[in-house]
Amino acid sequence: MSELSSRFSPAEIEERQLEFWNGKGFYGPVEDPKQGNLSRKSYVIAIPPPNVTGILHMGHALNNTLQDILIRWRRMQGYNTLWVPGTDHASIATESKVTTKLRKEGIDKHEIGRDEFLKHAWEWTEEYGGTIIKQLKRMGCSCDWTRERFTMDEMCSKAVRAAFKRLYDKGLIYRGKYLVNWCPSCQTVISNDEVEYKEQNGHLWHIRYPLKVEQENTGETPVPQYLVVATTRPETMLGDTAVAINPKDERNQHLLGQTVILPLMNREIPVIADEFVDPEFGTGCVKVTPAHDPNDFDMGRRHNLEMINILNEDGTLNENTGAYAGMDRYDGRKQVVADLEAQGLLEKIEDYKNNIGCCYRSGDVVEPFLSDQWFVKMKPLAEPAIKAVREGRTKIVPKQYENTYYHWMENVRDWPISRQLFWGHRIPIWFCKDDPTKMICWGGEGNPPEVDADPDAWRQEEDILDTWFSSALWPFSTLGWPDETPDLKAFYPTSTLVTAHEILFFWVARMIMMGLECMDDVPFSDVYIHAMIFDLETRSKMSKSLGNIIDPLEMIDKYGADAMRYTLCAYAITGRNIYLSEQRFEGYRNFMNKIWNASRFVLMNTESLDAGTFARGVKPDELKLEDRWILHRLRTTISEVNRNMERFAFDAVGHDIYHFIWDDYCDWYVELAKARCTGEDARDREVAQIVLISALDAVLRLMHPISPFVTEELWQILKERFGGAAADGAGVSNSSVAALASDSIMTASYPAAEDYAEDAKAEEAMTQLQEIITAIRRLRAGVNLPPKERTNIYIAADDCSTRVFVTTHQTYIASCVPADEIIIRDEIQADGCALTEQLEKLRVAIPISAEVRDKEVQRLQKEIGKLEGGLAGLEKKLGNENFVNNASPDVVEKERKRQQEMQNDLARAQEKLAALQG
RNA sequence: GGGCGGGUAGCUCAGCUGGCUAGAGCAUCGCCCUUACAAGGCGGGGGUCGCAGGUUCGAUUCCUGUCCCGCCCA
Repeated sequence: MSELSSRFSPAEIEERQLEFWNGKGFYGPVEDPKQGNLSRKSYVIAIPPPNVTGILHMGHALNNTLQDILIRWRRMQGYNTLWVPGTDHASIATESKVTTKLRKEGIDKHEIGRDEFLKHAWEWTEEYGGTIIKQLKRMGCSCDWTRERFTMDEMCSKAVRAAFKRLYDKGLIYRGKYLVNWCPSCQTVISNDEVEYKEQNGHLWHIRYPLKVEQENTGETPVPQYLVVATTRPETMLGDTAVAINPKDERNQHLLGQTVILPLMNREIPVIADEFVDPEFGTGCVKVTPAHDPNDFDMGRRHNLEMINILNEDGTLNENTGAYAGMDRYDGRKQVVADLEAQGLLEKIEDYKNNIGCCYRSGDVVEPFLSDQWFVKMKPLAEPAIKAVREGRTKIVPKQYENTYYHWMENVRDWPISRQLFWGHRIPIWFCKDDPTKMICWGGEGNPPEVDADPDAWRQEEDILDTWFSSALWPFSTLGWPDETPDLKAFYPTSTLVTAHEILFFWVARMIMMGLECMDDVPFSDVYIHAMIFDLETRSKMSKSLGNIIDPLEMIDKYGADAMRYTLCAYAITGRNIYLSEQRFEGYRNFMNKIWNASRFVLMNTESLDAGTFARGVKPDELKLEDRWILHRLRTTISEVNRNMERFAFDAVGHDIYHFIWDDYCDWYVELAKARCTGEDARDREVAQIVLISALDAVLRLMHPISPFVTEELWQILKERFGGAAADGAGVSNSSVAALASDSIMTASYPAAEDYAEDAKAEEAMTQLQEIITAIRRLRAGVNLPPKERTNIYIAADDCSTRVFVTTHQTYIASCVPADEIIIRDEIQADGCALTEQLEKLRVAIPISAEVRDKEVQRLQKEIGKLEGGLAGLEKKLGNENFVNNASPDVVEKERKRQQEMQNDLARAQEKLAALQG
C-alpha cells in the first residue's frame, strides 16, 4: 500500500486531484443535450458572475463553496448537473480602474474617446480577467469550464440587444428626465464614483417666502406673513416649484394648502406635505428644487411638480432665471442674496459645514443636472414576478426574505438603465440627426440597415446600459438565448441560485422579471440567500482600508482548500453575518487531519483483507453490537445530511458529518475495533475490517461535496485496495462495492440511508454502555488515576435484566477502561474504600487503595482548607458596608459571583470527602 | 420615518411543528506523549434562553408590551 504520512498535507494532493478531475471531464453534464435525449433529471446552477477584474475574497469563497457543495451532491445523486461559470463586465468598477490607470499614464479618457478607451479596457480585462476564474478552480469548484461566459462576450451581448429590443417594442423602455452629475468645467456627465466629496465651509441662508393669502389674525399670536426656508445654494431658489413640510409637523399645519409667492421670480408655488421633510430641522419648511437636487427630484416626482432647469451646460444661469440669465452660478448666487437682502427677505446667514461633490478631474463643483435617460417600466414586469414567488414557483430561502422581496417589488420604481460610461453594452438606439423624434431600435448585430444606408444621417445613443441589465439575463443568456439552443431547452429554468441578500433587488428580482418576460418562466426554482462575511475582531465588513481581510487563498495555502471549504460550510448560517477568524480554519484543518488519520488506521489494519472477501460482505447475523450500532448511526447521519442539504442547512450538514466521524466512528467504533483487528477470531476480524471500510467509504462519499480533495485522495486508495470485485448481495459492503466501481468519488453514488439497516436496539444498548464507561472514567479521573492503572470495577443493579445486560457486554467495558475484574452485584456497600456514581439503572464504583484514598483525602482537605480561607476573606469583604457601597457595582458583582463559585466548589469537595471517609 | 431580522455558555452560533437534565465548536480547567492522529486522548466546570406580562398541564419556542443591537429602503 502507499504509505500515508501521519499528518495531512493538503498541498501535496490538491493539484493532483484537480488535474485528475479536469482530465476526466467530470465537470460538465454527463448527458450533453447536443447529443440527443436526456434520461436524467437536470440540476443547474448559474454562478453569480464575479467582477471580471476582481480577485477572490471570502464572500466569493463562501458563495462558491456552497454552490459546489450543491452541484457535487446532486451530481453524485445521479442528476445531469450543470454549473455555468462566468464573469461580469462590471461597468463602473472596471471603468474606474481603467480610468485610474490611464490617468496615472497621463491619459484622459474623455480626450481619447470611446473606441480608444475600449481598447485599453479590453487589454485590462484580458490581463486581469482570468484571475478570479483561476482562483475558483483552485478551490475545486466543479463548474463546466467549457461553458464559461462573460457578460460582454458575443453570446451575452446578443441577448442584451435582443432583450432591449423586445422591451422597447413592447413599450416597456422609455426615455425620461433624470438627475445626473454634471461637471460644468468638463461639460460632461460623470458617474457617481467620479465624484469626490470635500468638506467646505459654507453658509446656510435663511430666506423668507411671502405667503399669498394673508393669514387671518385672531388677535392672539400674530402670524407672520411669510415662511422661512434655509438653503446652502440660494441661487437654486430660482428653480423652486414648491415648499414642503412634514405632514405630521404640528407647528406648520396652518401652512398646508397655502400658496407662496416665490421671491425674485414672483412665481406662485404650493406648500406640499411630504414625509421626507425633517420637522425638527430649521423651521420645518423646505424649498423644493426638483431639477437641481436628488431629494427634491424624488419629491417632485411624488407630487408631480414642475421641474425647472435653471442652468446651462457651462454652469451659467439660463433663460428660466429671468434677470439672472447669463450670469455664472456663483455670481448669480451673490446677486440673489443681495436682492433678497434689499427686499428684506433675508432673515439670517449662518456658517455651515457641508460636503460638496467635486469632479475628480477638474475639481469643479458638480451640479445635479436634469437630463434625458432611459428607463425600464417596472410595474408590468413586477406583477408577474410577485405572483411567481407567491405561487411558490420560485422559493426564497430563508423565507423571511420573501417579505422583503414583496415589499420592494410592490413599491418598485422605474429602473434607470442609462450609464454615462464607455465600458458596457451601448444602448442600441439610433437618432435621426435631422429629426430628434425619429429613432431606431436595433436588436441585431452591427448597425440597422437604415444607418448603413446613410451613416451621416444617424447617430447612436452615447450611453451604455446598467451592468445589471445584462446580469438580469444571465440564467438564459448563458445558455444561448435568444437562440433556441439544446442547452437552453435542457437547462432552463435553472434549479438553485446561491447569493447574498445585498443583491436581492439589484439582481435576483430583476432576473425573475426578465426570465418571466423573455422565457415565460422563472429563472430558478430556489434562491438560497447566505449570510455575509464579517471580521470577528472588528465586527465589520472585511475591507482593505480596515486591514481586516482574511484572504481565502492564504487560508488555502495554510490549511488547505478542504479545510477552508469545510469551515465556510459549517459557518454558513442563514440570514445573518458570519464572523470569521483565522482560528476557525485551524479547527477544521484539524478535522481533516482526523479523518486522514482514521483512514490511515483503517488502511493499516485491513492489510490482510482482500477485495473478494470485502465484496462478499457480512451477513446481518455475523454483526456484533458495535457493528450494528455504527451502521445504524451511519444510516441516521446520511438521512440527516440529505434532509439538511435539501433545506440548505449547510451548517447542520457540516455538524452532522463532523459528529459522526469524530464522536461515533473515531472515538467509539475504531476504539472497539482495535482489539478485533488483532484478535484471534479470523472471521470476527474480517467482519470488523469490512465494517470499518464500508463506513469509511460511505462517510468519504458523504463528505465529498464539502471537502473534495482529501476525500478523493483517501477514497482512491480504498478503490485500489478493495474495488474491483463484484458484490454478491450478502450485506453491508454492497453499496461500497458498487460505489468503488466508479472512476472517481465525485461520480460515485451519494450514500442513501436505505443502504444501512436501522437498529434502534443497538443504539439503545450502545448508549447505555457509553454511559457506564464514561461514568467509570469520570470516577478514575476524579482521583487522578493514571490511564494505564487497572482497578476492579463494581457494577450494581437491583434489576435482573440490567445485570444480565452488563454481564453480556462486560468485554466492552473492559476494552474501554483498564479493569482487573468486573464484579456485577445487586448492591454495593459504601465502606469508604470505593468511589461510586449512581446512573439511571445502575451504580458503578471503583475501589481505591488506602494509599490513594489517603492521598485523595489529604488533597481534598487541603482544597477545602483553601476554599474556606478564601471564602472567609470574601465574606468579610462583602460584609463590609464601605466596600459594598463604595466599590463599583461590577466589582462587587464579580466578588459575589466568586463567592458563589467557591461555595459550590466547597460543597462538592466536602461531599467527596464525606464519601471517602465512609 | 417605513420595512425586516436578531438578543441562548467567556466568544461565535444551533435549537425546525411548544415537551429530554437547553446543545455544538472555539476558549477554559485537571490528568495523560496509550503503537491512526498532541493538528491527539480521557474527564470536568460554565446558562435566570434581553426584560415584564399573557396563553397553556407545560414556553428558549406562541401572543402582547418594553429595552437594546443590526441590516435594507427612504
